[in-house]
Amino acid sequence: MTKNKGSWSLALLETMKDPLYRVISSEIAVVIKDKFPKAKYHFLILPYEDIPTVFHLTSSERHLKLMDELELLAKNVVEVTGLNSNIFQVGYHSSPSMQRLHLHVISNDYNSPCLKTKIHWNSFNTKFFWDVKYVHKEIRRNGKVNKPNPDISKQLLATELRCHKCDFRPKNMPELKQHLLSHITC
DNA sequence: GTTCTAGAAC
DNA sequence: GTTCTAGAAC
Repeated sequence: MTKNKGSWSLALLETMKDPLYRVISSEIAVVIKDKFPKAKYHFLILPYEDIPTVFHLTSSERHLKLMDELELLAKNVVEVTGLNSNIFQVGYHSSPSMQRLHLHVISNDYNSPCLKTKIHWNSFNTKFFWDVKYVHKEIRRNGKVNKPNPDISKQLLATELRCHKCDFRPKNMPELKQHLLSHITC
């Protein structure tokens, strides 16, 4: 039986070619705006090379160079915003839905109409989200990063909602979104 | 990944 | 009655 994740899982391959979403690029990777941003700033960094997921990265010379480049582009796009780098989270989803390796660069306001579900929240605010430094270090050390157990990923995405900046426990997403506004500084 | 929507939760 | 979540989508 062949896997069929559906054509939607290929959508990034089109978006990364669309000038409307492009922010900056280099010879080997491109930074785009996420089509459904989960915060005020939400970028994706994708290599042109057809690397489907983070689990396809190896400690080859080519991939080590690519990983450095992805981190450099993350730094560069943060500079483009003019904001302090410490408000950004940079990392990979441990169980990605979309094809083509993509590194998330997201601001920690999480103030966006596209942030709607518990899964959205937990995918950035639990161990489902893997910091780029951890992932690249693991690949350099181990030659690859291992896929997590699907049941554990599922549990992480079902984690009880909790504010990432204080110990507030919202009872639902609307309450969380309202609460997040209280952490925004102008 | 999103959209849609049934029915649970309130 | 309305809000909210969560599962199907061929």
